[in-house]
Amino acid sequence: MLSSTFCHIPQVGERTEWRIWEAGIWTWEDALASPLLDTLFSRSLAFHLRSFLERSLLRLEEEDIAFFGEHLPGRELWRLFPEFRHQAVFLDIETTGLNPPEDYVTAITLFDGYRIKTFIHGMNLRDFLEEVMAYRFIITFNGKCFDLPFLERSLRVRLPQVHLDLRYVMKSLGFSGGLKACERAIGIDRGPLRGVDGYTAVLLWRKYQDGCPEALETLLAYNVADTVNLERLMVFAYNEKVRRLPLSRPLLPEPRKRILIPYRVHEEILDEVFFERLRMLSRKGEVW
DNA sequence: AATGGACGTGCGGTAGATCT
DNA sequence: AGATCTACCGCACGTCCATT
Repeated sequence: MLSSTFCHIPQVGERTEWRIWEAGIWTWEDALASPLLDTLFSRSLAFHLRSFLERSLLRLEEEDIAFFGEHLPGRELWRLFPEFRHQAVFLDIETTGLNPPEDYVTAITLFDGYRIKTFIHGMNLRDFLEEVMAYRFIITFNGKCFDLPFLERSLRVRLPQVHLDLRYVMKSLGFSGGLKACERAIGIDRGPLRGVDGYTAVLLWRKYQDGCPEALETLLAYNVADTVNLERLMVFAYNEKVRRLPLSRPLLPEPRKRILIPYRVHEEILDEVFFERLRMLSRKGEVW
């Protein structure tokens, strides 16, 4: 898909890109070879397009994702996924609440399609920065508004990777209502983690701090599930985006591999947390 | 409840096309 | 060549929304 992309060229927006495609120019190679380009555009613009495409070919060969990250409009970053999948990592964090700096990161999961790595406050959280720097492409859900600003603020760094936020891709496809709603819409079942949300993760952390190690394991299982599911969401979003373009490009196969989650969900702990939450809610009700 | 980025809308500027 | 018209990129502003 990337080598059918033209909207990363300055002076080319959505309409111009569609005009190029509709003229039968589907790839960079087409554009470089086709005399059609000269009938569509002025001599100087055609020259500009060709020289930028020569550059693009070179940068793709060098696997320079930063180049495309800079030039692609944010809403089209999804096009990078197949070509840069090997440099991509899915990321999700859990915290003690929504407001840094009072709140802090409790757990982070990285998943690169093969390996899962978790980082836990008070244990190995410090290793996170070095690990994440091994990747040049970060994929999240709502990470633009939450995960990355939160991390950058608490670690006092700026993460230089190209960052794709699936929230807006899904929204553009007509799916909204959060990660769980998107998962349900595309048929992902969370099993024993059904009904668990970010606030549950906050309560699980508190319970862990009160001396319950099973609460931490359940929290990690939740964090990992969120992260691993991002890959299926990404593949779905990519394919759906490609389907809606006026040119036929190969789709990605659904990830079929079974991901072994190294943590167990302790359902009795979840029940306790749900029950406590219910009690808190009803107590609030009495006040009113 | 706070955060902060994306998106839609509308506007201005510019390049190219068309006409005389 | 000059005047006018058209297309559309890119920016600013206000609104929306998902995260723990």
